[in-house]
Amino acid sequence: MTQTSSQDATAESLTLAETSAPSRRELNKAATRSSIASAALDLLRSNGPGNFTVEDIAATAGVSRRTFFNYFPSLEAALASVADGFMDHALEQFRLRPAEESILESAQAALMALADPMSVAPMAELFSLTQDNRQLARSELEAWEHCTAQIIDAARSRLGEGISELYLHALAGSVISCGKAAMTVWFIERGPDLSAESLAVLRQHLIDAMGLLGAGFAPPSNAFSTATTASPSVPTTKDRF
Amino acid sequence: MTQTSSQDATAESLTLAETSAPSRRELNKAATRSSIASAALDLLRSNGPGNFTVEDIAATAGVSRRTFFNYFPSLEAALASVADGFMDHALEQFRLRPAEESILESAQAALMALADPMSVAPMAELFSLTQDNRQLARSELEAWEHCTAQIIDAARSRLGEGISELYLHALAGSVISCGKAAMTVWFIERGPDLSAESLAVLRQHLIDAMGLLGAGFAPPSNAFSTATTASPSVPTTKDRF
DNA sequence: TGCAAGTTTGCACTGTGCGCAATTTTGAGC
DNA sequence: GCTCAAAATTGCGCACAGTGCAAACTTGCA
Repeated sequence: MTQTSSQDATAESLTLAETSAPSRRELNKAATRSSIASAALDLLRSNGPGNFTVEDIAATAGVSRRTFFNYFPSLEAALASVADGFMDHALEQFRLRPAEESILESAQAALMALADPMSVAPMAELFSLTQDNRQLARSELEAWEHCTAQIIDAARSRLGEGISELYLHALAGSVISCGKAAMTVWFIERGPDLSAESLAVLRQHLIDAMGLLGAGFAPPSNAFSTATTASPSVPTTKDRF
Repeated sequence: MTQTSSQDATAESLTLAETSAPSRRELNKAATRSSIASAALDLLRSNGPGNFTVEDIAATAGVSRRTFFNYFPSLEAALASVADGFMDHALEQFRLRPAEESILESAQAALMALADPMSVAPMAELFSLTQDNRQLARSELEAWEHCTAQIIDAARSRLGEGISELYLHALAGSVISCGKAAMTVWFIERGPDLSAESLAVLRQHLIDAMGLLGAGFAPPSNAFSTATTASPSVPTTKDRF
């Protein structure tokens, strides 16, 4: 969330410095960072949540405890970097969508672009492993929140500065909530099943959730349909923007 | 959020809440609990976030450090109990709404019922004091999340068991997001201003946010009456200014 | 090659969270 | 009133989180 070093294309540095400045030092740092993160994920897998310490992670990654804290402010942050990767990927997809498309459609497309095993697997794994742990679940919430903030920025620049902040916040928050809902329900239904069939379900949930949002959650009666066919795209009430 | 057995610290609502077991012991526990929570809030006020310890809270509340941990699992949890009180209050209002009303209307009404100084003041204060603190912000997120779960339950029992889980999760999440957005924007605009005029702004934001949600976030600059006949909910008064 | 800047590490210290057992308080029955 | 068991509080110890600091080490550039 905070310490995702890679995508901080904020104020001062140019975008091209980002793309073509893989100095030796930077590469080493990135490697260390990712080795710490994957060590944390390994331990989460093998030991389960709450059953390993920062010292364990550091040892597994081959660095000192102190170095761990140079990279991540907490154990949870190291794991959250996995979720951050997923979210950043989604944001990237979102920003690539054509500007004339509606926010909801862009969000739908961006989320669906991630419904492949390569992208969703680590996220789903985190999801399953953090279900019953307070600290870890909090980090996950923070990652979603961070993503919401990014969407607000992206939507603001797309819709123009004159747009109401309330509109931006409410829209971005709702989009993220629906994405989260789709993943949550998918996980409840399928568990950590990453088969193509299961991912199709996730994909459909994402479509449906955005559809519900675009329709203002209007007819609860419609929501009974598990009809996976009846959601071609974000509904019609808003395709004028 | 977890341990909200007797959610209200302030004096008045004990009468109707504690009908079942007002034993002496329970009352004492509740008193201790609330004295710890308010000690925490006092210290947050006077010292600022991150500048006091559990030991300080315990001392202020007149109990031992260990006793603090008997009541709250962490410093943040003690502060979060304030937010929990607010949320629980909102949930209570929500459940009191007539069953035939739409979820959005009920949510709007419930949130608006809390837009009075008595209810919103502690929440707003927390909001302002936790803005720049990781741990505390996380607790706040968790409180919202907990409230979402409650809404899901309430909505499920209102709409019937047959309703799709995706619908429930997406709806509840979006409602909470919009409430959160309204408060966030309000706070950005007005800071911790609790005047009647300021609260009217908050109230209007809550109305507007639910209106946007009910209208599927139709293009903002559009007057847009009657998106669909199926969405009679929440009068779309977003053209008020 | 040498040096300045950047990175890793050990050390020390404060604080968290919780298990455990001793101690005190409480409330109900006698 | 008194007694006693249940419940609450407390002190203590322990493992672990996080952070400042300075010493050691590595990297890149002149």
